[in-house]
Amino acid sequence: MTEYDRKKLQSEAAYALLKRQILDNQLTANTQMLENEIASQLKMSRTPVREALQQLAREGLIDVIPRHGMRVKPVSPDDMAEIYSILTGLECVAVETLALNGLDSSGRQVLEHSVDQMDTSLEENDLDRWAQADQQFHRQLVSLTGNRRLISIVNMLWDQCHRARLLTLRLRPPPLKSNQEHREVFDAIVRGDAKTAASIHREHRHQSGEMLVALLRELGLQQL
Amino acid sequence: MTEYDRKKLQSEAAYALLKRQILDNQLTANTQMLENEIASQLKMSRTPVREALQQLAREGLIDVIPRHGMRVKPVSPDDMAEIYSILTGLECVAVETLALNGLDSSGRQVLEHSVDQMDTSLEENDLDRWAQADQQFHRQLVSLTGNRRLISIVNMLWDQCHRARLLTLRLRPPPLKSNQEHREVFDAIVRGDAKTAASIHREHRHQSGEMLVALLRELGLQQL
DNA sequence: CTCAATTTTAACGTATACATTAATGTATAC
DNA sequence: GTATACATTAATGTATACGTTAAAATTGAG
Repeated sequence: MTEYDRKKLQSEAAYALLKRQILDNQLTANTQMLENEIASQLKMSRTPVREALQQLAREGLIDVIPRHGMRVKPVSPDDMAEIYSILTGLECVAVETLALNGLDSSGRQVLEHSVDQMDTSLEENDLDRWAQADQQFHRQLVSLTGNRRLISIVNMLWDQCHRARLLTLRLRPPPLKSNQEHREVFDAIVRGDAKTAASIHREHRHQSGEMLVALLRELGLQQL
Repeated sequence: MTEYDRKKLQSEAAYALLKRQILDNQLTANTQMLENEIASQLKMSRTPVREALQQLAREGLIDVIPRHGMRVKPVSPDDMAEIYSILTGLECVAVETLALNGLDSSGRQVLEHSVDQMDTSLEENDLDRWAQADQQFHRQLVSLTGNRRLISIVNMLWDQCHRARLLTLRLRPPPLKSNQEHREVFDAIVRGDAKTAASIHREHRHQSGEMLVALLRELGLQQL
């Protein structure tokens, strides 16, 4: 009962549905829709639709353009560079915090499980499962800090680049080094070596960020 | 004309006014107001007021509590710890970026001007001016990166802790070391020494964050 | 036919109306 | 006096109505 009861508010239903469609790429980049279209599709009035759109706009998933409704924001290589730069900084904060404060055994377990899963997924060539484990590892790093603002910001940024990550998953070289580095970060956290943990993680994130942005640019993918 | 013309929208007027009142502490922590009260005070209908409230809630300045309207969020020492932790990470990203990409002469000028102003303000014992210059320096560090997501997140966090900063300004020890460190960071950026710049800045932020949080706790200021 | 001026259309921002429901107040039983 | 059931109030969430105005369509001049 720590949360308010999630009533089935129309505005939240609209928000959840639109967000899912955007993340799943059913509403692709640059798709435009008018408030009225959305409202009649969802069988509700414009009022809750507008609330949902404003929320999505604040989260950077759409633009609201007067007279043209909403437009799904494309993600450019520059955007990816912005996002990765911030995520690098924030995840390093998380890594440092965890190393300094220490991990309880349950935290250690969930993290280690993710790292293990990344290894086995890679051995089995299951890229989807690897991506899931990778995302889980990164999200857990942040969640375990308990810093709610940090969690919320990081989630927002992950959502913003979700489509791009999905696309590049099979275009990038196999993430062999990634796994190795994740385990090193994990080990450093466990033994409380904040400096090393952060520095490995920073380098890891920096590298993979650069690689992804370069990849997108090479492929000429200006809009995802 | 690079921006959309800011029309005089009621919702934006409500947003701007409420935000200013919250930051200026005219609407103090835990103040509650109903949508109707706000609407009639601002001589508009509930619709634009609701939009403004949602925006403010999203920025972490208020909570929207069903049946009780909005409530101005207090800032606790724990909140300050969260915020400083994130700001440290993000400003270090900015510092690193600037050092790596290099500063143009105009960027160098504005930063140096802020640092100079902090020195003279401190010599003249003008704490308000010092605070302004300090804030300017930190904001410029971030602005100069051109990373719009970074800028927006940092601005949000600064707003969240604005009242607490104002309060502690005269309670904290004189920021002598602060000035020294800011100049060192500036110098390191100018000579392109990203590692040093970031490391000094990280340490600087970490220290002053710890100091502020401890100060608030000592004074028993759970709610600002 | 091309382009500018004018009319028409329709999307938006806001106001208002209304149904829902949580919170409050009242009455009654014990 | 206390507690439970019921009635009342009122704040919200949503629908709808409406004026404004940007964009589209039409007209007319060259």
